[in-house]
Amino acid sequence: MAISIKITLNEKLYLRDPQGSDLGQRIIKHSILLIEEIGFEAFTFKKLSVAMKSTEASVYRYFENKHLLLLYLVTWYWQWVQYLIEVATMNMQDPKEKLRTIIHTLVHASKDNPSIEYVNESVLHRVVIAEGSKAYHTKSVDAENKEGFFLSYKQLIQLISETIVECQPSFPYPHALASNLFEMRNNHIFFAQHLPRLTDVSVKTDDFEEVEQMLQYFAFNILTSQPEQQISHDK
Amino acid sequence: MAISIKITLNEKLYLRDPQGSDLGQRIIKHSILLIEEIGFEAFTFKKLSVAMKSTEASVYRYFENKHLLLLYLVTWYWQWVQYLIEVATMNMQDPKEKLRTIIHTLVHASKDNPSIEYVNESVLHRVVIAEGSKAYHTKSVDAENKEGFFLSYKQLIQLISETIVECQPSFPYPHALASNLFEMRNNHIFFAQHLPRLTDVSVKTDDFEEVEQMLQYFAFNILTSQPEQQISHDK
Amino acid sequence: MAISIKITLNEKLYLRDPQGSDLGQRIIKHSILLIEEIGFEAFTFKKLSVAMKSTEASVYRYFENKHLLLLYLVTWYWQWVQYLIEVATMNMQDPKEKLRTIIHTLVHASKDNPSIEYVNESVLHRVVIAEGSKAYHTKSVDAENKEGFFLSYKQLIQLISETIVECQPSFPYPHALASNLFEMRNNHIFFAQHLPRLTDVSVKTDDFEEVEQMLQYFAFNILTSQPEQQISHDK
Amino acid sequence: MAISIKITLNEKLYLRDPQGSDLGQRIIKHSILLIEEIGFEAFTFKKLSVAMKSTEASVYRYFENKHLLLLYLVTWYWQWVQYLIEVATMNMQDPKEKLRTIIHTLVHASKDNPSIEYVNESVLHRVVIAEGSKAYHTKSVDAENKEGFFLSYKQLIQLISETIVECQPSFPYPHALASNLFEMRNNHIFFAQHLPRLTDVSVKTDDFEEVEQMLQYFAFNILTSQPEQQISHDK
DNA sequence: CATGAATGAGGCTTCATTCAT
DNA sequence: GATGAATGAAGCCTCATTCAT
Repeated sequence: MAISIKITLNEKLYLRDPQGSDLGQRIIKHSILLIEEIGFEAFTFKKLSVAMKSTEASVYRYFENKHLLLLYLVTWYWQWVQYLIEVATMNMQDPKEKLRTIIHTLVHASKDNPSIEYVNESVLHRVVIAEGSKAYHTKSVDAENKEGFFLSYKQLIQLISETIVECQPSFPYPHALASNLFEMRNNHIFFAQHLPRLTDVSVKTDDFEEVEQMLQYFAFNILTSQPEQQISHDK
Repeated sequence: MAISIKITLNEKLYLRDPQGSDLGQRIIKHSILLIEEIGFEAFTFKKLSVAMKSTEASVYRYFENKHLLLLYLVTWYWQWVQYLIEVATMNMQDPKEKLRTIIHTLVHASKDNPSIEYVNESVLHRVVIAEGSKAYHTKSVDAENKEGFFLSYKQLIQLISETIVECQPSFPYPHALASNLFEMRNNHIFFAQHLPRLTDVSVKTDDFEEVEQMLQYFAFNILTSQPEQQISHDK
Repeated sequence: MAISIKITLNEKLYLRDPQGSDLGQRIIKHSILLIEEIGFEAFTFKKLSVAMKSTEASVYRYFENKHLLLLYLVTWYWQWVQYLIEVATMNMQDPKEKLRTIIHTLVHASKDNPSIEYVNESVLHRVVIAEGSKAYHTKSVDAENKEGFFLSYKQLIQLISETIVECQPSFPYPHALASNLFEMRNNHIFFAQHLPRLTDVSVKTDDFEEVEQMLQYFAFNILTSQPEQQISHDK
Repeated sequence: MAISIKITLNEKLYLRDPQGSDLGQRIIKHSILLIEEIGFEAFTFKKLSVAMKSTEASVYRYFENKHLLLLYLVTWYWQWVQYLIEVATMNMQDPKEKLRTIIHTLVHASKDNPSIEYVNESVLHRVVIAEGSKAYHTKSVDAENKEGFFLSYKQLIQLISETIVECQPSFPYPHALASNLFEMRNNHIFFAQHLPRLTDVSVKTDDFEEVEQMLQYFAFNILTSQPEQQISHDK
C-alpha cells in the first residue's frame, strides 16, 4: 500500500529509534515472531539475536532490556488500534454506531488494516492477547507510569470512554467499561483457546465473531439498562 | 479460630506436600511475602531460601520451579475464595442476594476470614491481584490444563455462573460474566492503585468499597437489562 | 538352579555387605539395570533410589559413592568369569583346549551360567563392556590398587596367562595377551555395535560368534608363530 | 619451528573455533593440563576457568560441555598422530618398514614432533592414554558417530589397516589389529604405570621402549604366522 | 553504527551427604 | 537397620551487559 503511517512512540522506550533503521525494524519484526513462538518468559536478547542473525550487542543499542521491548511493542499496538478506530469512526455521528464500530475494530484489529512492512499485525495481535498484561503487571509500573509509558493505553481508553459517555451521559463507569472491553477481548480469546470453561464463546482460527458479539452484548446492555437502585451491601 | 480448614490441592502441583511439614509451611508463608515485596519476575528460590533461612535445595524438594509455586499459591487462593463463598451463601435462597454476597466476598476476600497460620490471606490477595494472571498466561497453559491445574479456577467460575443463571436463566454468558467479575476485581484494584485513568474507582488501603459497588452495578445491570436486539455487524 | 554360589568380595568395596540383605541385593540388581539404561555418567544414587523405590540414605549405608559401586559390580563380574572359567576347564589336560575354552567363556560369559537371582548376568555383561574400563581409568587407581580393589581382575588375568604359558612356555607376554583378550572382547563387541569401522567383526543381538573366532585367531596365531627376529627400531 | 601445521576439526565439536583466538588456544592449553592433573571426572569448566584466569561463560562460548571438549582434544590427537604417521612413512616402499614405523610413531608420538605452541603434545599423549576411551564410551556414541565425530579415529585406523593389508593381504582382521594396536598402546602404558600385573612390560618416565617392542612383536607375529586351521568351538 | 568477543553475576538444579526419627 | 527430611556445596548454564574494533 502506498500510504505509510508512522507511529510515534515515547522516546524513552528505546535507546535508538528502531523504526529508523533496517536493523531496528528487524528487531521489531523478529521480536514479535519470537515472543509469539516461545513466550515472553523464555524470550531473551540472545535468542532474538540468533533468530535475526545479528548480535546481542546490536539489540542493546536499541532497547535497554526485554521488558522495555515488550512495552514498546504493546505501545505500538495501542497506538495502532487507536489509529484504526479513528479511521473507522471518522465522520460517524451516531454514538451507538461509533461504539459498535469501535468494538468491532478492537476485536478484529488484526485484519483489514493498513500495513507496515516490518510489523506482522496479526502476530502482534496474538502477542498482545497472550502477553500484553505483563507490560504493566510489574513492580516498575509506577516509575514507568511517571515516564508516560502508558499514555498510549490511557489515550485509547479515553477515546473509547468518550464514545461511551456520548451513548449514555449518565453512565458512571466509562473508563472502566472501556478498559474492560479491551481486557475482555484479550481474556476471552485466550480463554476460548486454552481454558474454554472460563467463557461461553468459542473462536476458530482468527475468527473472533462470537467474541465480538459478546462484547457488543455486554457494552450495550450495560449502557441501556435501567440502573438498579444502588445496592448497599450490609454485613 | 478453632476451626481449621485444610485445603486440598492437585498433587501434581508440588513434589512434597508443603502443608504437611513445618518447612513446607514456611515456604508458603515466605513466598507469599517475598513475591509481594519484589514481584514475581525478581522472585527466585535463592532469594526465598535466604528470606526463610533455609536453602535452595530444600525449596526444590517441594516445588519443581517458581512457576508451579505461583500456581500453587493461586490455586490455594481460588479454593479458599470458593470456600468463603460457600460459607457466606450457605442457606441463602434468593439468587440475587447470593450473587450480591458472592461479589462482596470476591472483593473483600482478604478480610473476615477463617485463618490459616502460615498463609497471610491479605497479602496473598494482593499477590493474586498483581501476579495472578501470570499463572495461566504462559506457553505451558495447555499442558497444565490437561493436568487439571486450573480446575479450582474453573470450579470457582462454575459456582458463580450457577448463581448468575439462577438470577437470569436466559442470560447467554454466565461463565464469561463470572470470570470477568473475578478479573475486573483484580484489574480495577490494580488500576486504581497504579493506572487510575484506566478506571473510575479509587481504593484506599484495603478499602475496596468502590470496586465492589462497580462490580455490583455491572453484574446486576447486565442481568436485568432488556436485551437489545442482537446487532449484526456488517463489514 | 539349586546350587548357589556366593561370591566373596573385598570388604573395603562396601560399607555393608549388599549380598547379605534384601535391600542390598536390590541395590545390586537395580544399579546394574539403571547403569545399563542411562550410562554411568548419568547414573546417581538419587536416580537409583527412585528406581528401586528406596532412598538415597539407604544406598549410602551400603556404598560410599557410585564409583565404588561400579567397582563392586565389575569386581563381582571378574570373580564370576573366573568361576565360570574354572568350572569350564575343570579336568582339562590339553592347554590348547583349555585356552580355547577360556576364550569361549570370556566371550559368551553372559550365557550358560549358574544364576544368582539378584544379578542379571547378561545385563551386567553389557555394563562391563560399556563401562568396565571406567572402574580403573581414574585418578584414584593407585590408592585403590593398594587397597587390593583390582585383585580379582589380576587373578583372572593370572589364571588366563598360566594357560597361555602352558601352551607356549617361551611366549614373552602372557599377561599382556591375557588382559588384551579381555579388553579386545569388550572393545570389539562395542565397536561392532557402535563404531563398526574400527573392527572387522559384526555381532547380532547377543550373538558374539565372530568376536570369539577373532580372539581365537589372535591368540593361537600369536602363540604358534615362529617369532620374527626382534626388530630394533633405529631413530 | 617455522612450519606451522593447522589441524582442521569437525566444526560441530565446538561452538567457536578455539584455534582461531587467543582465548580459545588458552582453553585448549589449560584443559589438557588440568585434565591431566585432576582427571576428567573432577574436571569442570569452573575449575578450568579459574586455572586459565577467565570465566565459565567464556569457556561455554567455545564448547557446549566438557564431554565435547574432551572429544575435541582426542580428535585433535588422532589427527595429529595421523599427520605424524604420514610424515614418517612418506616415500617408504616396504610395507613392513612402514608398519614398523607406524608402531614406533604410535608409541612415541609425544616426542620428535612438530609443535604447536598451545598444545603440549606430551601431556596430551598422557591424557589420551588415561582418558581417551571415555570419549566414545558414552550413551551418546551413536548420535555423535552420526555427526562424524569419530571420523578422525576411523581414518587413523584405516590408514594403519591399509599398511597391514599390504604386509599380509590375506590377513582377515586388519581394522581390528589396527585399533587394537592403538588401544594396547594406551592400556599397557597405563597398566605398566598403575596395574603392572596386567601386563609384562614396564615403562620409565616417557620411556615406552618395551611397549613398542611388544606391539612390534604382536603385530609381526600375528601377520607372519601360518594361520592355524580355524577352530570351531563346539558347545 | 554495527559487530564479534568477553565476562561478572546469578539463576536453576542436582549431588552427595548428614541428621533425626 | 531403614527411612524421610534437610542441606551445603557445587555443577551447569544463561543472562544481561560491556569492551574493543
